[in-house]
Amino acid sequence: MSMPLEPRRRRPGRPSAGETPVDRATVLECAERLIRREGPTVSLEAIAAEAGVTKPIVYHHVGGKDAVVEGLAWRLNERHADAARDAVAGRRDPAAAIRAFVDAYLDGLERDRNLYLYVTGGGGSGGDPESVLRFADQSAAGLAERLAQLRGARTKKQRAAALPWAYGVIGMLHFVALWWLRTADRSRAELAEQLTDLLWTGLRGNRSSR
Amino acid sequence: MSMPLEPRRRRPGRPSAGETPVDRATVLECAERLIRREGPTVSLEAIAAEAGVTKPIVYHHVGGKDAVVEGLAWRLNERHADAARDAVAGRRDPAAAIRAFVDAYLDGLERDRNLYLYVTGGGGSGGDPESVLRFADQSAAGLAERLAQLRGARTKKQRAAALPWAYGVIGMLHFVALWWLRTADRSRAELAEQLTDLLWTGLRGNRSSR
DNA sequence: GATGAAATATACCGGGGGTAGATAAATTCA
DNA sequence: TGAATTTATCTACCCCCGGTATATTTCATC
Repeated sequence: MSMPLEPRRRRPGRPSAGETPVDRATVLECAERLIRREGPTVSLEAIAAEAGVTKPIVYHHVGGKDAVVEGLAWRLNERHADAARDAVAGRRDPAAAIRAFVDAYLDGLERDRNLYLYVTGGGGSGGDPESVLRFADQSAAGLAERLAQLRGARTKKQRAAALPWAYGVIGMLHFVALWWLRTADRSRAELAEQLTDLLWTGLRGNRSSR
Repeated sequence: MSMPLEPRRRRPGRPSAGETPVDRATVLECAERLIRREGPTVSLEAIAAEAGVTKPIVYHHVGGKDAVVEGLAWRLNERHADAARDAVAGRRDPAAAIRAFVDAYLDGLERDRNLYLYVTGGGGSGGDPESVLRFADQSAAGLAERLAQLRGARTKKQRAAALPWAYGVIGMLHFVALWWLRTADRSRAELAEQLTDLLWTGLRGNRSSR
């Protein structure tokens, strides 16, 4: 959680000795700050302005809107993955671990709401359904790994299921998240409990057989 | 599955006695046909042209891009819901019912691929994350009902979980669908099997307790 | 100082959704 | 019969956004 960098300079020309020119990190930092403040529908031009710079610079350093979305998604995923890891760490009971994971997810969602919407929405426009999927890609492989070991997958057949499961879990959390952000009809703890129940016991619930 | 109506007329002026003017259903029919043929990124203008008409007409009869998406989503959902109901009908074993449901979903996805992408992607642009959620809204309530009875939810607390579960299931299927459309690395039957496993037994799998 | 390199700005293009205002045909009525 | 009205549509435009070609400014070097 670094202090957002102030825009450095708006003046063309080669930078003098002490100056640091605008770079990719600066642009993304400013983009994030603006999205937090203004919401998920900000334009590339607005992001550029926030960085004290114009559009082609954003294009030059980061590489177009998709790249901005992907860059921010990456940072966001890193943070959330860290938080999730910390939350889950050391829990022996798998159900408790899942619950902690879900809770960490919802916590991150509340903290980074606008950013999350920007990143999953492909930046408010231009969205193939591909953009949200690219967001999922960044965490799917890692999650699949965890799921496989949680489930104790040994056979090749079992392990092959892990990847679609990971996308499934991500999609489930994502949709519930969007719905919850809109309705806000229950507490985070309640929702986490309900999701954990579904994730852990499935639709079968606590029935014994089959 | 009606025969797509041919474009009626491109001429302004009040229609003569026998003529039927362009209406909402015609526009949506042509939109669907075009999307099937050209893919999910078609523009409103292209849709209008397919209907032998211009943009303001689409706006007049249907009401803007969001309304087109919503209208098509509605039709698609109806068809898929019917198919799912038929597939599930009469199955006693809940796991088999879920499997049939998942399989019907994947079948519909393959049949209506472009349309599905258009509708869930908010039409290739302009998308809040809200648009995909509005698509989910159309089936969430009904699905929640089924899930509640499948799980045998009695208490108020249990029933309160049904709605987020429904969104969760929809989101799970949706994400897996997008991923599967892209990778296409396994058969539909395999994927249905894997998804059914996750949905029915959850991450717990077949462990006995907790 | 001239030259070149680095960093950025200006100004434009194309496309998409949305909309105001003009237009054309058929019915209705003096 | 011919004007007014109603109905259905088209033409032309606006604005915003992402993307890009080109000009410009500043510093370092020779």
